[in-house]
Amino acid sequence: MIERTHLRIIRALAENGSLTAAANALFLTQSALSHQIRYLEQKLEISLWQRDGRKLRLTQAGELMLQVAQQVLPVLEQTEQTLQAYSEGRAGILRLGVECHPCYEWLKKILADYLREMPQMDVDIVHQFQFSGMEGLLNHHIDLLVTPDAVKQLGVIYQPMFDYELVLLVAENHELSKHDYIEATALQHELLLTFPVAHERLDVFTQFLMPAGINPRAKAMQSMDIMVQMVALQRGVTVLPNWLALEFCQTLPVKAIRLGQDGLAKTLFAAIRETDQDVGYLQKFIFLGKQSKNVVMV
Amino acid sequence: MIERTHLRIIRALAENGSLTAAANALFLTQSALSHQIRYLEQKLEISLWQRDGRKLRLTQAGELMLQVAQQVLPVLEQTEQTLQAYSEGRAGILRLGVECHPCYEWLKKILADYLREMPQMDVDIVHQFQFSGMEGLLNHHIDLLVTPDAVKQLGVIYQPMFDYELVLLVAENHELSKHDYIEATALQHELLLTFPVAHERLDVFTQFLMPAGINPRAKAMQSMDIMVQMVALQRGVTVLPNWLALEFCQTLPVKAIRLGQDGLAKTLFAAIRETDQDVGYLQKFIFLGKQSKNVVMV
DNA sequence: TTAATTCATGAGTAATAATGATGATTGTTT
DNA sequence: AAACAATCATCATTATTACTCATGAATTAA
Repeated sequence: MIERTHLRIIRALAENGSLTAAANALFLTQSALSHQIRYLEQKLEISLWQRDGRKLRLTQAGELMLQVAQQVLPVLEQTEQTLQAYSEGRAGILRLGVECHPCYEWLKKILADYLREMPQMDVDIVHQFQFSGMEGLLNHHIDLLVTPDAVKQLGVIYQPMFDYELVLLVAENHELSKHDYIEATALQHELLLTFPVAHERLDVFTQFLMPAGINPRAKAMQSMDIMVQMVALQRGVTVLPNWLALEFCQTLPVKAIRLGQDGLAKTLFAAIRETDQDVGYLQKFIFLGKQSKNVVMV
Repeated sequence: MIERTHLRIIRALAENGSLTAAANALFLTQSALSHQIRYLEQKLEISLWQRDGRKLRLTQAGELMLQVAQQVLPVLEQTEQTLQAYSEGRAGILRLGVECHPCYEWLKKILADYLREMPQMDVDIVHQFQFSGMEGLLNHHIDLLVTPDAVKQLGVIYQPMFDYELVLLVAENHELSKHDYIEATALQHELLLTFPVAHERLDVFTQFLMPAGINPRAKAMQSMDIMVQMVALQRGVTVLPNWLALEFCQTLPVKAIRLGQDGLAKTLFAAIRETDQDVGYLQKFIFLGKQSKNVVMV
C-alpha cells in the first residue's frame, strides 16, 4: 500500500515546496508524482494534499505521512549504506573461534592490526563450544575457526596461516638447558605444567610423549604467566609455541629447547565454510594471518 | 532500492521458515520472492540469504534487513490503519477556534459529547489569533471557527448551529427586574460589566446601545463568574446569552431581561474552509452543534 | 532408488509506473 | 485588464517492473 516512493514524494514535496520542484529533485516528472499520490489516495480513500492557490498543502493525513517518511526513510537510507559497506567487506561482525591457548595468544597479536585496517568491523571471539570449534563453524555460531588441526570436513576449507614450533621451556639453570634439543625420555621425571585441557588435545602428549611411551607428572594451570614464573623458579617445565617462549626468554631466566631432533612443527589454519569463501572480511583476516610471521616474531 | 516488498519477503521468510511458505503467506509464488530478492542482491552487490540444505539461511546482511523490516513494517502498517481511521472520519485533530466568550462557553458544553462519539479524535482549542479567527482559518491554524458573525469570505462556508438571545442580567431586587424587556435608555446610568474585549466586538454596544446613542459606564472583567457575583450584589449589570443567564438565575438572586421588545437574537455559526466541506470529523462536529439546543438548554 | 520438497532461473505475460501533451487555475507583470 | 508564467491534474501512450508458469538442480525422506 504505502510504498517507499510515496514517502519519498511527500518528503520531497515538503522539502521543495512544489510538486514540480520535488519532481526535479527526484529526477521524475511532475506527472509521475501526481499519479503516484493519486493512486495511493484512492487506495487509502483519503486525500494527502490539497491545492492551495497554485501550491499544494499537506492535509492532516499528509502531515502524518510526512512524519512517517521522516522516520522511515533515513532508516532505509542508512541500511543501504551499511549494506554497501558489508558488500565491500568493510563492515560486519567477524565471529572468530579459537580452541587452543596458543591460538588465542596468536589471535591477540593479529587482532589489533585487523581492527586497524577494518575500522567498521566488529569482532567477537568465542572460546567455548558445546562440542567443538568445527561444530560452531557449521552451526554458524562462528564464521572462522583458528585451529592447528586441519581435519577434513565437508563444506569446510582450511587456509594455512602461520608455521611455528612447540618448544620446551625450562629454567636457565635447569640441567636440561644445556641441550640443543631433548628426547621424550628426558621428561620422564619432570613436572609438566600444562593448560587445563585434556591431554589428548595437547600436542606434547599426542605427538611427543605418548609415541615414546613416556607419561610424566602433569599439573594444569589457569594462567600462562604464572606457569612461566613457576618454570623460572624450577618448579616445573612447560611447552609453548616458540614465539611465545622467545618472549619470555628475554625477560625471565628461562630457556627454550627443541622437542626432538627435528622439532615439533605446527601450523595454524583458518577454517571457514566453503560458502563463505569470497566474503571480504574473512579474506582480509586470512590475508593478515598469513603475514603474521612479521607481527608475531619480534 | 530497498522497497517494502523486500522487507516483507525477508520478514515472511524469517516467520515461515521457507520461501515457499513465505510465498503462500504473501499470496505470491515462490518464484516471485526469489526474483525480487535476487534483484535487490544484484543492486546492493551482497547476498541476503544462502542455501543451507534445502532451506535458506539469512546472511549477516540478511539479518540486518530483517531487523530493519521489524522496525519499519509495523510503522507502515500502523500508519495505514491510522489513515484508514482518518478516512472514515474517526481520527485526527480537530482544531477549533473561538473568538467570543459565549462561543467558548457553548463549546465547552458541546465538546464532551463530541469526544464521546469520536474516541480517536483529539481536540485543540485556539482562543488567541494574530489578527482574527478568520485569518486563523484561512492560514490553516484552525479547521473550524465558532463565531456569531457570518461575514462573507471567499473560500469559507458557514453553517448555522445554535440560536440564542442576548439578555440583560440584573439583581433580583434591581429596579429593572420588574420589566419584561428594557430599552437602551434604561441602561444610561448603569454600570455595565463586560468581557475584556473592544466594545466594537460586543453586540450589546453595536446592536443595542450605540444605535440608540447610549453609552453607559463599562467595566471589563476577567471572570464571568465574578461578573455575575457582582451583578447579584447590585454592583452592576451584564449581558449574557440566555442559556447562560438561565443557569445563573437558578443559583443566584439574579434575573434575565430581554433587550428591546423583540430581543437581541444571535446565531452561532461554524465556519470551515470550502475545501474541507466533506471532512468527516468536521461534519460530525457541525451535526452535533446543530443538535446543541438539547444539550445547552437544560 | 524413488519420490517429494525446496529453491533458482528463463521466458512470457500482466500490471504498474513514467512520460509527454494538454487544459485548468492561479498569481504576477505589463 | 490583459497577457504571461507557474503550477497541478488528467489522458493516452510507452517503458519498465513484477509476477507466473514451466523446468531444472539440489537435498532429504521413504
